[in-house]
Formats: sequence, C-alpha cells, structure tokens
Amino acid sequence: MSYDFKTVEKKWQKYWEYKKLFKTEEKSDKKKFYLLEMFPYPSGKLHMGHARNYVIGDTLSRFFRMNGYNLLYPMGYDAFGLPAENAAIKNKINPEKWTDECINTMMEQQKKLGLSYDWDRMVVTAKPDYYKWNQWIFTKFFDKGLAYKKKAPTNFCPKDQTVLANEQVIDGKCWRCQTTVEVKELEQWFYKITEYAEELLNDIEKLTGWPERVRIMQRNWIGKSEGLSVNFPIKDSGKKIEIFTTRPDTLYGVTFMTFAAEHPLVLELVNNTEKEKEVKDFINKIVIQKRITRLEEKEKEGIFTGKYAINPLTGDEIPIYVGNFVLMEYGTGAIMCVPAHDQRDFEFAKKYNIPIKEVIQPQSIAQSSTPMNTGRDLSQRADTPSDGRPLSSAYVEEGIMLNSQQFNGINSKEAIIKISDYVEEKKIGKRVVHYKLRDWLISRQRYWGTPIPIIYCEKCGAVPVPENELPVLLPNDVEFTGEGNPLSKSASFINCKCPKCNSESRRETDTMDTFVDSSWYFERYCDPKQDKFPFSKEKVSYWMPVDQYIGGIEHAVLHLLYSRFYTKALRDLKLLDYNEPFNNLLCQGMVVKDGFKMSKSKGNVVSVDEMIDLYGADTARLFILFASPPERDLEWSDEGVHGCFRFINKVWNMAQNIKQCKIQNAECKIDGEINKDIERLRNFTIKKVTIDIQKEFHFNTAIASIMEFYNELISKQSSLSHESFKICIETLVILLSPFAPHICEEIWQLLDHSNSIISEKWPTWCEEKLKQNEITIAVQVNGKLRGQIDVNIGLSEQEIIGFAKSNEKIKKYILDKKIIKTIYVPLKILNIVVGG
RNA sequence: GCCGGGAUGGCGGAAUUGGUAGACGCAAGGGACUUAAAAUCCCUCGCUCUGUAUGGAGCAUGCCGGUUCAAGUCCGGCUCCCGGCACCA
Repeated sequence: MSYDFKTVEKKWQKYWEYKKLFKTEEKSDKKKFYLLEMFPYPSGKLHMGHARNYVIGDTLSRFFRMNGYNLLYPMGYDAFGLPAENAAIKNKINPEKWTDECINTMMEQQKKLGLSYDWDRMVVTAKPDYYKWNQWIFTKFFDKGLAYKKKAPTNFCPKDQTVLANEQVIDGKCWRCQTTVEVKELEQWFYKITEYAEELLNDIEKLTGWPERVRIMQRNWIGKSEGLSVNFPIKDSGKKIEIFTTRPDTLYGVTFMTFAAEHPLVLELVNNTEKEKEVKDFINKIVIQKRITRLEEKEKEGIFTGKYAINPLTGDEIPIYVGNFVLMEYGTGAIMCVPAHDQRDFEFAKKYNIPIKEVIQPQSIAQSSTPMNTGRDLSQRADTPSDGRPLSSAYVEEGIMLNSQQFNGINSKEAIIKISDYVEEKKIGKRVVHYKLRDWLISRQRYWGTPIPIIYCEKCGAVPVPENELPVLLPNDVEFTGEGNPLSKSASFINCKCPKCNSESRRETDTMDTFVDSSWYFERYCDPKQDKFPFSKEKVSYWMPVDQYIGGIEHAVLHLLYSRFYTKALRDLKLLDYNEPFNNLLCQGMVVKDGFKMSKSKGNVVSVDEMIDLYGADTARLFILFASPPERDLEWSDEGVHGCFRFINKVWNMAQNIKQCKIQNAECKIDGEINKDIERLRNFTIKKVTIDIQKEFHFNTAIASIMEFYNELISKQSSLSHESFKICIETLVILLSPFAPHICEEIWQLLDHSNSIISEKWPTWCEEKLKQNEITIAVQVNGKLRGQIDVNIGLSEQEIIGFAKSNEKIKKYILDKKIIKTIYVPLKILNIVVGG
C-alpha cells in the first residue's frame, strides 16, 4: 500500500488547528524563544523563496518546541504597497479587497506546507488597528523632532510616481520596478535616522549573532568618517569656504580647491565676472550628465572660476575650480585638493596642469635622501618631480612629513593629530564627524499606505492629528486612475478642521513608506490585540528581542537598519527597554534553477502549490532542507525532489513492517550484538541530528544522518528484536518530525501513541552508548594510507604499533626499511615513517 | 578600485582542534520482478594505468610554492566566480 500523503497531510493539518497545538502560551515556566521569519508582501502567490524561508523557520520551531521552549512563532502580512494599488488601477478593484484575497490564498498555501504558526496573532499592516499605531508613533516622533518636513532633492521614480528613500535606490534604479530614478526637488517628510547614526554604528559590534557580511554592509552604509572641517578664506572677499578632510596631514599640500556643481557659492563667485557664462554652461552640462550616467565612471572634468582661496596655514593662493567629481551630498560640497596624495586630485591636476606639492614621503625615500628638500612648491609640475622620482600616481600611504613647516620630519599619522590640534588652536577649523547615512525619506505620493497624520492650518502650520482622532482612515471616495495620488483628489479626506484653532484646514496626502510598517511589526506580534498602545511594555519585555530572525539578504540594509532605528527611537520614547530587536539573524540563500534565480521572465519558476500537489508538503520540505545548507543558494532539481519522495515512502513502508516484525523476530534478543550496534547508531544519530540543527542549522547533514540510520535499520531489520526495532523507528520518526511533520504524526499514531508527536520530548543520547569496543584505525606509511586494522580500544600504543607491523598489507612497505618514527593519534590513525 | 564570500566527482553537497577526501542524495550503467511500463529491490560508480589472485600502482579538493610524519583544512603568491559599496574628500 503506498503512502497517501494527500489524506494524511490534510488530516493532521486539521488536527493541529482543531487542537490549537501551536497556540502561544502567555504564562509559562519554560524558557522563552521568539522565532521570526520576515513576513511577506501578500502578492497572492507563495514562491519558492518564501517556502524556503518558512520551512527553515518551521523546522526550527518544531525542534525548539520539542526541546521545551515557550515559543512565539507568528506570521503576518506586510499588506500596504504598490502592487495592490496597481491592481486596483488595472482591474478596478479596491486595493483592500485585492489584498485580503491575496492574504487568504497565501495563508492557505502556508497552511498546506504544514507551518506551525500561532495564527491568532496574525498582524496585517494595512488594517486600521495596526496603522493607527503607525500614525501614533509618527506623532510621537514629530513631537520629539524625529519626524520633520523639508525641501530636498529626492529620488523620484517616474514609473511608480513617488519618491524613494536612498536605501531604495539600487544602482540608480527603483528597488521595486528597476526604473531609473530622477532627482526632484520636493518638500517631504523624513525620519531623523541620522540622529542615531553613531549608536546604530556602534551597536553593530554587539550583533554577534548576525552574519558578518550584513554587519559590514550596515557599517558601510552608515559610512562614518572622522576628520577636520577647515575654513579657507576667499581672496578679495569676506567669504570663507568650509571644507571637510580626513587627511589633515596633507593640508600643506593643497594646491587647488574644487566645488561641486550644485554648490550655491559657485554662482555667487562668478556673478558679473567674465567667467560667468563659461562656468554656468559647465554646471548645466554636468548636472545633466550626472543624471544620465550616474553609474559609469566618468573622466574628471572641471573649470576654473577665476577666483582664488587662501590656504589658512601657508597663506598660499590657490585656484578655485568647479568639478564633476565632487559630491554636493557629502561633506560640505567643496573640497581641498592635494594632488600629491589623492588619486582623484592627482588626475585632475594632471589634466589641468595644476602644480603638485608633495608633503609626505615614503619612509624609505625620506631616509635615503639628503637633507629635506623644501623646494617643492607651487612651481613644481606633475611631470617634473624635483628629485627625479617619477610621479605616476598619488602617494596615499603614511610616511614622513615634508614641506609642512613645523611638522616636517614627523610621521604623517602623528601629523594628523598635531595639525588638527594646531588648526583648532588657531580657530581656522575644528574636528568633525561625517556620515554617509541620510535621513529616511518616508513620504510616498500613493494611496495604499498609512496616511501621515498631519493637518496643515494657515495659522498653526503643520499640526499632528491628536491621539483621540486616530486613526486617520483611508477614504473610500477615490478613483484609481493611475494618475497622481488618489488621496489628493478626495475631498472627504483633504478637508478638515485644524485641531488647534478649528479653522478650515487641509490634510497631508502623503502616505508612509511601507518600510515604516515593517519596522515594528515584530513588537506588535507580542501583543497583537492591544488597543491602548502599539504594544504593552510588559509583553515586549518578555518576548523581545527576537531570538532568531530568518530572511533574505536583500534586506541587509533596508528593513534591518530601519528596524534597528525604530527600536532605539521607541526605546527613547520609553515604550520599550532594549537596544536591538534581533539577536540572531539567518540569511537564507536564493532558490535558483538552471543557474538563475527563479523568475517569470526566465521561465524557471517551480510552483509551491504544484509541488505540494505532486509530492506532498513533507517531500517539498525535506527537499528544500536537504538540497543545501540554508545560507547557500539552493539549486532546484526535480530529480532531487523525487529522491526525497522516495525516502518518505520508504520510511512509511518500514513503519508498516513493525507488526510483521513482532511475529517474525520473536526469538531475536534485545541484548544481542546487532541490537547493541543499532542502539549505538541510534544514539549517534540523535546526537548528530540535534547538534546539526542547533549549532549551524545544517539541516542537510541532519537529514543525511537520518537516512543513514534508516539504511542501517532496514538492512538489519530481520535480525533485530521487535523491541529494538520499535524503539529505533520511534526515534527515527521523532528526529524526522521537524522536517516532515505529517507523515511522522501518522506513523506515531500507527505505533499506538495517543498523543501528538509535537508534544513528545526531543530524545537525548547517552555518551556511554556511543563507545565501541573495537575500532578501525588507518595505518599510513610515510603519510600514505596503506591499510586498516581493527583493534580493541583497550590496546596500548605499543601493542597497536606491533599489530600494525604484523599486518600483511603493511609488512611489505616496511620490510627492509628503517623505521624512523611512528605517530599515533589515539583511535584514529597510525603513521609509520620509514627511511632508506 | 575597495570590502565580503566562494571554488571538492557527471550534479547537489559531506568531511571534529590538520588525521582514512567524496558521507547522504541525484544522475548514469548492469541485473531481478513484470506481457510491458511505472514503481520497487540488488550490484557498480572520482580519474588514469595495470591486470584478473575480483587485486595492485599512481594521480586527485581552482593554480603555483611553503610548513608538517600528515594539508580540502594552516602560511605566502596568483586565477576565476558570486555578492555589496563605489568619485564619501
């Protein structure tokens, strides 16, 4: 009789749900464990990437449950977002209805996979009982100055018709639709994530349970650099230019300055000069160029403004340029240029024939050369170095200072400190820190998101909606035409009264970035029905931080950084009292087929539904976990799935044998040698599976060892006592149950157990039983494997060596040779080194 | 360019602190059962040479070198692939 997975899987899914076996216990003496998977956007179709994520999580959840943890394992939906709105435009369906339908089909698919969530805690971010708290938190942030509005150049996606946060621009393109973004000057809402830049950076240290690459990515994204801000006076003008440098040791080597094209001072400088037109044309050219060729490496280009600045340390006059390689967004938008010690400046100087002044020499050259050459000044040209050394590139390493007045002769590293001190002392600049991290732009000009709870009043300005008026609900009198934000055309939504002065006012029509929704959903799971606060402090204090978070690497900066920021900001609002949301993070690899990520356009998509239909959830789960370790990419193979299907069926058939075995093997003794061997293997398998799951989540090797156990069991079947056989099958089924829960429940029942296997305790192993009397030792001669000997573990080293030497296979290699030495690694290997 | 990660049979992947390379699975080949197919079961399976006493010898973990009795694992130098960042002053 073959295994009817369809009936069995449905049966147990119903049973689990009916018995509420996955319900979270609120009060428990057990140790808590919060296991979380990144919740999905409800697109309506579960793809293999989702399935992999959840199967990894679910297997862990079942493992931890059986190991006696009080588990929180929830699921929800990141339900706001563009696809729903686009569907509304296309199919003339309400986005909410569309989303709800998608959630239902997705949930059904998840249930079919046998995932053991506590569905009572489901969080749907698009529901007013959730987004109300988004708004509530926004107003708290607003009160604290963490939410603010400003006019700024934004990343605008022309296809999605909305702005994007910096983190959502990947390679100059929209993260969602891959359209090249444009720069648009707009007044928008921001969250002040930069206020937490330093803490976000420092606390990365503490995230020891995170993959190193994610920590590095976050560190780079925050991009801290410490340096010096210096004011350079402009010649014949009362003005000064502020620049930022991380290399104060090169201050004496400055031979020109360069402004970003967008720098406001540039136009002021050239106004009413003969350079005006030339410079303006240049600026226009590169502003356009910048937008088009954002990614390609451009040749350095610039133009002289006709103006000079004064190096405040040397008094030297230095020309001011406008250049295409200076960023307005970073530092001050103007830089001092030291061609001798910066490769970009070097290239620029060579191109425009600007002097190169060397102020740092490599240690080796500084030592060998005769008394310090101080003649390298503005008259020196790049291609005519004073001491004959060819200058083919900038020297950016540390070295010995020269041409730097009182700092000559010291190490440049030391000079950084001394010159910084000197600059501060002279009050021409000060030490500063810059970050690459920008504030988080949360405004979106779309309908299907959390309305930003702000009212604009002529008299009172931007006023937050008071708590008792929250939530600001999304209106229904809207049309989805695809043009502009529907909210801005909804009269019922826009028109309102000022909460302060009650005069006719206008409501903010921007909605929030959906990453706001996902920045605290994991806290809501701890207290999903709470209606006084986003969540109670008591409950989050019990469950948070998340003990194990599982998700894709694509959120390494986006979601994971925002969530960290939120946690810190909510902590400062006294809503919670921990610093980091996720203790351990597992980033699973992609699911690929024929070498590519599964996608519709590649036509290599394998449907989850179809897999379950064809082979059942247990087989699908087993394959997903068996094919590769979780952090690596998973190469989909239909044949591989079939192999797992075979294994499931083999286990099923073996379990059917149990009754027959009782009659057949009546005379087999439980303490016979074979039973002892199998008992040793049983213990070994428990140990292997337990450690593999727990330590590195290496499900693939855990499953392999279960298969080995099966193979041995089936081959010894006829000589095992009924008791041994039964104990072994029970162990095997328990060990297999986190991976393939349905069939294991069914077999468990078949073995006359009345409880669910879920409530069964995870087995333990006995070290004593792992010991063997006899062991195989590999024997090498001069490091080459020449034979194997079976020895009693009680033998001494000398006895083993003697035994090896008398072995027929070994003999011929050591015959007539002088034994130089022997190396014996206890119970493993013996190496006999011979000479001659 | 910089920063990560990786490279092991035909394939996915295993290999404690350096200690029998290739576990487990897939594919392939051979056989059994069957009218046949599917399913199932049994055997073989890194490469080369040698050979039939069903054994033997050599070579093998991207490449080149080193350390060691012993290297997939450690050290030095490369090559290629994947990911992230990218004029960040």
